[in-house]
Amino acid sequence: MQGNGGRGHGCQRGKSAGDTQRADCRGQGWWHGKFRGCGYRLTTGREAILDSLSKSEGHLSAEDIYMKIHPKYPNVGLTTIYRTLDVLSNLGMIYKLDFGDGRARYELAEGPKGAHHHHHLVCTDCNKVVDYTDFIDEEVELLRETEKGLGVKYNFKITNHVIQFYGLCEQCSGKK
Amino acid sequence: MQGNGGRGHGCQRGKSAGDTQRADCRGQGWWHGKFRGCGYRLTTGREAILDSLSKSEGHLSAEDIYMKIHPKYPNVGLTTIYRTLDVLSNLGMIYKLDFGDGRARYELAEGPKGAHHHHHLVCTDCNKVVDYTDFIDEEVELLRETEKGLGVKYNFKITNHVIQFYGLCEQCSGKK
DNA sequence: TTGTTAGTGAAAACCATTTCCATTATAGGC
DNA sequence: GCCTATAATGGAAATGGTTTTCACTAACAA
Repeated sequence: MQGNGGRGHGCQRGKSAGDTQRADCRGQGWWHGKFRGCGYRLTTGREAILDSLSKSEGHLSAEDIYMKIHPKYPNVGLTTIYRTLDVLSNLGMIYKLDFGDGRARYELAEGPKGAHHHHHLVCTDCNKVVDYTDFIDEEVELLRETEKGLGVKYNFKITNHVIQFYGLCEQCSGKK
Repeated sequence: MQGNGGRGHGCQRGKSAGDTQRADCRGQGWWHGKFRGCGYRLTTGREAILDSLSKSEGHLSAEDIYMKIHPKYPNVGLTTIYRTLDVLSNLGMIYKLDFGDGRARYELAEGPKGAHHHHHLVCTDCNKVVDYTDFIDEEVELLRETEKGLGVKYNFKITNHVIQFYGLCEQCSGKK
């Protein structure tokens, strides 16, 4: 499977005996609470991955993450990265992005400092990605209305949307 | 590569001696002219593929097309289908779509009767796709403005966009 | 500290798509 | 209507991102 965006959120995870729902995070990382609250264990690998995502400009592929992590955590394998990214995506903590280059990319849904809503502008030649926030308010407004309208008309429970522009960046356009 | 949408259009094809640019189509099919005008040969396979696309509800994957075509044209291989879809997409005759299920899908850009602009609403559970035209005018208007604004600000030559909604359809939402 | 079981890594499997290459068939020129 | 250059083809093999398998390891509630 290679979906766009996170599909559904929340704790669909079986919780063990004591209900640890309340986020009584003990402060090791801002995500600790959310994680534990859903019955997931907090492991070295998971922390490393979350950490690398929060410390970079976003749009990392699984392999990018592997590369960033490997020197310090040589025994976190690619498999674990894929699995963790899937979990994080289901929890709504990261977004899974598809820029059409045949590999999924991921970005934090909201950093410690809170969300920073943006969409993407992708160069189809060199795959450069620009995060833009221009027109975002209008976009979000229209999306919200459309979402509502479509939801009612087609009986869909809409959870997600993608809006993306493709084209040639200055360099690639010049190359011709 | 697994891109979204057609990337760039037009005849980037070397033309043979006589410039057959003018679409002096002799009527075998509405696409004949466009095809030949760009220096491409019109083959059985290509016609079969175009035909199957124009005769179905859209959103066909390469394999779907293979299945539809195979009984009548058993010697058109999957490879040819992929290659043809790529050509058609470059010519702007079809759109390459990605609904996040790990395989590309294709639809005619405009039928013989002309374009029928729509966007897509995708069920993330059963992969059903609804073509909607509601709010299309507002969407297109906003997209045009954004496209212009972004193009200028970031020096991008924008050629394409994707706007898509994801969610659960009535049935899948009921399943819980 | 211990037991339960979620999580892990390496290797193999998967699978849509692409590449290779020898063969075939389209269409412009005659 | 035939000839010829070469675009197009198809089967098999390769590719490459992602997933599955399975035996082993470690997180954490008690």
